[in-house]
Amino acid sequence: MTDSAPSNPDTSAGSPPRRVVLVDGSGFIFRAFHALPPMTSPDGTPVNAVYGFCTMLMKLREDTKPDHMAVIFDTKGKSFRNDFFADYKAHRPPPPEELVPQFGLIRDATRAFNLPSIELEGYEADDLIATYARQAEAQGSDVIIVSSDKDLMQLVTDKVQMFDAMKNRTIGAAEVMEKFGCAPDKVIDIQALAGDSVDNVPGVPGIGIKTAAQLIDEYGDLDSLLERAGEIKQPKRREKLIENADLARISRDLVTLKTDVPVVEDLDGFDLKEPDPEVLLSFIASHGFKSLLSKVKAKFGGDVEFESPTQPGIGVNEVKVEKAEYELVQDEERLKHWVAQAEYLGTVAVDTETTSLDAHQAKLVGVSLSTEPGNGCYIPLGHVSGEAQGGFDFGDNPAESKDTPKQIKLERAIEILKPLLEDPGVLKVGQNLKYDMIVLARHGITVAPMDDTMVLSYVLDGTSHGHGMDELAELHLDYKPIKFADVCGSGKTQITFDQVPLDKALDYAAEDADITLRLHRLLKPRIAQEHMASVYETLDRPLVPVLAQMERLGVKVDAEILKNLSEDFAKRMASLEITIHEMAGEPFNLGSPKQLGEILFNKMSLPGGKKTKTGAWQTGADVLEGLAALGHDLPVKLLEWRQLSKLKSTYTDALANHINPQTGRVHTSYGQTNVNTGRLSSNDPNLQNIPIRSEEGRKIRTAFVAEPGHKLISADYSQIELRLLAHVAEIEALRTAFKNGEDIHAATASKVFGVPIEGMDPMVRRKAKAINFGIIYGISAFGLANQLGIPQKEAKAFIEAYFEIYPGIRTYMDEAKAFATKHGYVRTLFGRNIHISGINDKNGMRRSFGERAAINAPIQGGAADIIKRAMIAVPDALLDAGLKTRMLLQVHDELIFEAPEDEAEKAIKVIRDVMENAAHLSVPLIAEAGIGDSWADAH
DNA sequence: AACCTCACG
DNA sequence: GACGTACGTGAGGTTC
Repeated sequence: MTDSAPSNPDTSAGSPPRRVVLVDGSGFIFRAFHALPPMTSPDGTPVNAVYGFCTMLMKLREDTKPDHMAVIFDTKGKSFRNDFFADYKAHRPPPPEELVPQFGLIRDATRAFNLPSIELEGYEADDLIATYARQAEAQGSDVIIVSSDKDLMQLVTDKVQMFDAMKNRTIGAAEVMEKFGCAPDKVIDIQALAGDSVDNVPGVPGIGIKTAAQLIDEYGDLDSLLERAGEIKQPKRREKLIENADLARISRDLVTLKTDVPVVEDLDGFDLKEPDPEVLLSFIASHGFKSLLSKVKAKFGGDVEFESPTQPGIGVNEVKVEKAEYELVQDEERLKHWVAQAEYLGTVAVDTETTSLDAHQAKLVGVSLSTEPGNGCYIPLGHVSGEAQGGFDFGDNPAESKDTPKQIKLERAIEILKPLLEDPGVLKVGQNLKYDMIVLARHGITVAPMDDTMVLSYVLDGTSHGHGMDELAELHLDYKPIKFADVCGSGKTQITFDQVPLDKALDYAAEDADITLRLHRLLKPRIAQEHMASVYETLDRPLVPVLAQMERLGVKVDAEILKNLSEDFAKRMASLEITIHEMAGEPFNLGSPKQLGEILFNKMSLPGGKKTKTGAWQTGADVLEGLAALGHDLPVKLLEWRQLSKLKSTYTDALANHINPQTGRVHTSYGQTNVNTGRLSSNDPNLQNIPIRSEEGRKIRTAFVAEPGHKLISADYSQIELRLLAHVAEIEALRTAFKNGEDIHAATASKVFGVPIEGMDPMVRRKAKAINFGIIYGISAFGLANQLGIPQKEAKAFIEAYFEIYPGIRTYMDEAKAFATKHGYVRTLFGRNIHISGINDKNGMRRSFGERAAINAPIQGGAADIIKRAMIAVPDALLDAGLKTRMLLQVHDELIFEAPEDEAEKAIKVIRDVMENAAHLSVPLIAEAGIGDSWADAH
């Protein structure tokens, strides 16, 4: 043995498994459900298939002695087969009601056994199994596919066999012959001809398995058969085959399993691990599988008692039980009972019902609590009378009507709830709890400690799916909650929650708390299991109260300044409009790209018109600038008009409408779970895109002001992304430049273009700056050329030169791409996983997108992590320093504060110190700060 | 609701 | 050889 070539499995680093067991989880659950008598868990959930699954897994581990094992599932929804054959599996009836909740439970069971639970959107379990089976086979392993599905029989070889776990029967070539009358490698052709009514595979009419086998036996394979169909003696059969040749080919495509699915999980990761007895036992106990309990104890140890169904089980996934368990709380005594219960158990789900999505103006209407899955209560506090409900009763004050439903006085309920919600010994769980925290803060309650199921879901799953409660409930609990619209209606007839009758309000509100608690039990254990504890516990969870506080404070915006700007913009727009109409020779809507395109490229026949993929003329700023450079005046004026129009509608006018009349301030809402890379987003209004780049736009910032006697402080990280790049990509030359405090763009320019920093042409520096940014975005020659307005060839040369100067960049990029390709995600310095979609797409363009995203994500995401660390630490540091300075806004690399005038300088010292020490990299972090009366001045 | 355009980091 | 790209967002206006 002289080398360890990969072709020799025995000497390569991780030797391949001898036996790989792939369990068709989706196939099993259907068969087990029909084969086993009904069973229910203590809370009434049907669990017979789950029980069958657990016993099967126990038995398989014993009997097959696998080295590697995984359970593979179908995903909901369509697969790629529907792309070319819409009717595929279209006639399947929906699964029986008792089976539905078991889909989620069986995945939980898989995890409880510490086995990989594998599924991939757009692919069926069969394709994943095919892919893994062929991979394992290629490594020389024996494969056992646990399934009796005939669709998998095409995979059988001398290394791959199937096992029917219900009948305890092995399926090899002989059994395939029995079923299809042919060898496994001909199964596809047989199925293509015979079709399959269950899966809605058409096949050739009039040909069944028998005939198909006979034909394939005679002609060898499907293609030869279809080619030589004319030779068939029986006229009917001959005709059918010629007529339906295409149908046969489509059928073949449908039944052929995909063996090159871009799987995310590696076969190596399927190596069999022992389950954690605690986890497994609590799962089994909570579902009432008594007979299994002792077997599991005997095999794996552990001592969870059966009589502990309320133990916060891991992967516990109860579904909805009786609504009767939801309680309407209308007197203090019952409320105190619920508070005592929550205090005793130490965890409580909390949800508030209000009259508005705007937490700063919403009226508190009620609070719901849940202490254990299946229970819940609703405490109405601000519901109005039945008379007012849906009526036209504008005259009376409904709150004082005689018919006001019985409810605890708001102030009294707050008094009773406050100690619970502030008790450091009781965990409060919420879905988007930031909203409730703001509402409750207005009633003097500071909720802590807390967990947020929305944030948990985001940390675990990124933006691969949404994190709204309805979506999470459907995904994890297989349950569709009552919709808000079902209770309050929608559109014009929508009512506010205070008008909802109490019985309906109870069903809806208590259910929300109940579901939140269930989701928490499901998601929280995954944080540790999936190694996200640091990201969740040190970054995203502690950020929630920080954001809530920032949103509560808001920022003062001077309506008068906005109004004056708006009027100024309006006048100039009107005059531009006249000029442009004259130039065009006819009036048109300047805001309509469609009409503008007509004027420019049809009527005036200006050159260089390009169309978008929907066939519309492109009239973006870059196009208009191009035309302007050719000496055309209309585009110049139109660009001016567009700028003013944007500023007026989006900023002066819309922003003014967001000023809260009570506070005179604007309260944005930060999205903590919207951005793939871990950044925050800002909405209603978006305060992260207030103009600054243009002189006109910058004026908007003069309207963001401090209270009298106060100053605004703006502190921003200098070049944080490039510094992070220098650190993670270990680029020595870049590190040195940062350590020496050089102007990084000038330093780059000097190295790339070989010119001295002294007296550098600003254009040269600009080019280097564009390259520096381009690198962070996953540079391409096309993109850089576009950005700089230079030939692509020149851009390419720059990039080459850059790679020469900063070796390490290329390695970083290659490694980021390779990691993303292998895992489907990349990771930041702080352990946040960022899912990269499209990285394994067969479409080259989508794949390139993924590759650029893979390069950018660790940088952008790492910077986001760092400023989050700073944001968590700064408020405490200010308090510790005895300062009244408050953090108001975050704009990705910038933090805005409002400070009493006389402490502003002191505050800057504290802020900069915290920001610069938020992470310790191999390059210094620098935060620069400014003070001013407005945001424009502070920057 | 989709599309275009444009504001920010 | 053509495709059509810089990374990440949110929002307003027009059009269908």
